[in-house]
Amino acid sequence: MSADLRRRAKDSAGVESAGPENAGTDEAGSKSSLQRGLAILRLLASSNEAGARLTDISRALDLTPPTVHRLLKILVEEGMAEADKATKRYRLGIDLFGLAAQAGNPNNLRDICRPILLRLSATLRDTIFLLVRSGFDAVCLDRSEGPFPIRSFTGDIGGRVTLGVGQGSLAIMAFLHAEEREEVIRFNLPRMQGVGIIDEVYLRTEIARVRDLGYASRSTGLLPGMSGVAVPVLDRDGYAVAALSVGTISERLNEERLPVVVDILKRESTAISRQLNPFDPVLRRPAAILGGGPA
Amino acid sequence: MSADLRRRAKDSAGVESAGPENAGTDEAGSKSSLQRGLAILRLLASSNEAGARLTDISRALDLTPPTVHRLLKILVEEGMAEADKATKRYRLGIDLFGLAAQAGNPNNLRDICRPILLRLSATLRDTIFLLVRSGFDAVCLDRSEGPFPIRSFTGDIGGRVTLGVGQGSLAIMAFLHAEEREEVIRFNLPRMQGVGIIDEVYLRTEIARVRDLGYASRSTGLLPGMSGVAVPVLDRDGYAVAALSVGTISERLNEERLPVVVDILKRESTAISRQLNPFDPVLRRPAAILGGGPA
DNA sequence: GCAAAAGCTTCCGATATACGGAATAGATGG
DNA sequence: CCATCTATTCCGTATATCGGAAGCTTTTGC
Repeated sequence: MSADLRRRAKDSAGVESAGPENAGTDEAGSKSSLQRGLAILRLLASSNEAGARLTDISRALDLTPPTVHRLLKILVEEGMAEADKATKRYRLGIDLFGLAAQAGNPNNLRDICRPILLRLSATLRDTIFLLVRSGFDAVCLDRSEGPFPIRSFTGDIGGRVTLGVGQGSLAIMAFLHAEEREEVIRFNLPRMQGVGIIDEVYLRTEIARVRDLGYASRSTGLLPGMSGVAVPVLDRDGYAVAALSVGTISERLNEERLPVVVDILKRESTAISRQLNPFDPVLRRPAAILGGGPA
Repeated sequence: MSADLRRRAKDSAGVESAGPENAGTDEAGSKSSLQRGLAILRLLASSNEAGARLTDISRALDLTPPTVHRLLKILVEEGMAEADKATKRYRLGIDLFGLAAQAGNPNNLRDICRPILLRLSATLRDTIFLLVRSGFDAVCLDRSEGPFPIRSFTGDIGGRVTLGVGQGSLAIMAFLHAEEREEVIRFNLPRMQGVGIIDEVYLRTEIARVRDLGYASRSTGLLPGMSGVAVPVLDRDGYAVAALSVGTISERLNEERLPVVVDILKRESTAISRQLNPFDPVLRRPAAILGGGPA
């Protein structure tokens, strides 16, 4: 901890006045040029498809045009941004795409799961999500649309959900290390206001239930009529590295069908775990098997 | 080690600065911290799944450990990198993933094409690639594996191929603006040494042929026994914005099956074009239709 | 068609910011 | 336990960054 924050002796009555509180997305304290450059990338990501102009960026991030110009030039040279000379607009560069193909992808989880997502969405006819934990959120690493014309709140690839909200999140949370789980609960409870789970007791009950059953399934409570089922993907120690989640309308997860779906999900989850850890070099056994006996 | 500090004494010649000679191309001398930060990200992307340690990065990029440490700290704070505290290794951060979901994705091409790739790979049982142009390369924007256990040289998502090498590339190249195509040919011919097309005449013949037929199909020449078929995805003016490509073994693209595959690809390509430009506000007609008459 | 405005780019001096050597703390391994 | 390698902190130096001002280009307005 320690106050490594350097004192800003500069505040001598300057008063920042006219403080147009930076409402919205940008964080004020960007100092280094690296941070500024990344801020530009984020801005480009959140700007619409046409891209952003230099002065747009300049205004949004509170940087002078020359600075933005120089940073953009670097970003373009490095392939992280693209300049459309015709419209004078900047977009994210395709090299980022190459980078991200590797990002957040331990064990090539995404590649491994891709065919499985395909298979699942075809079999179950619903949309399948692959979620991984990222800090106090779950991130959608991949998605495979099923024939059913529905959309889950879990949203787009790259999207984030507060850990604990939604079935996929719960499945991950239920299979974290105990201490980590406590940390997440502590941090996330305030963030869950009005999105389903409100009180701690209920959350803990849910988690225990999910742990017990090996899957999470409830009406999401977010979209009336929508439900989800999710199972964790476990590492060899039995802790969650990801979750497979199905989002669909509640009718399609009735008493009759639910166990079937859960069964299929568990089987696929186990298959993924096996691929993640083909063989445990120490224990000389394959990865933990979800609901598959003592092991 | 550390024969790298030789540049220190340069100042003896007086200031003389103000001469940023390196205009145009960038080479060894990464100067700005933004560039260094991005270099770290690229290094992390290319390092193996376990991640890279601080000193690895330091050595690889010829930066001092304190510098790398500081940059990594920023990258981690910004979510672009992740530190595995246990192993002291750094990996790409998952936020990059969120960024890239938007990157190089005009009109959400990727999202639009996703279900189509799925359908195609299921129907044709081969692997389908979605390629877009990026400078003088084609980049694999998405991929959908078919049941057949084959891999095309086009490789992974985010991977690059020289424009003109491979069927997908050719399909794009054949439907570029004429001047752009000339530029690409001029630039790429030297890069094609030993990867299939060697001489210009042959390349131009191929391009003309592809333009004429509306699809590209040849044995790749890169992997014996492998072939590919590709069709361009056209914008409303009839120029290529992408290509749909099938990679498979040559036996599966015989005289009998090829026309069927081409037909299916063209149909899907047209469907994509329609979605890209639902309706031309000026011409009052849908996007150009591949091989679909005078439009 | 011209004038005005807005946007983009270049230049350059001031200085804030990033760098790297040295020292410390921590990890690894014999 | 000491030796070695790695990660982290500190701090003086000077380098690379910033932003004002001005030139230049494109767009807007009339």
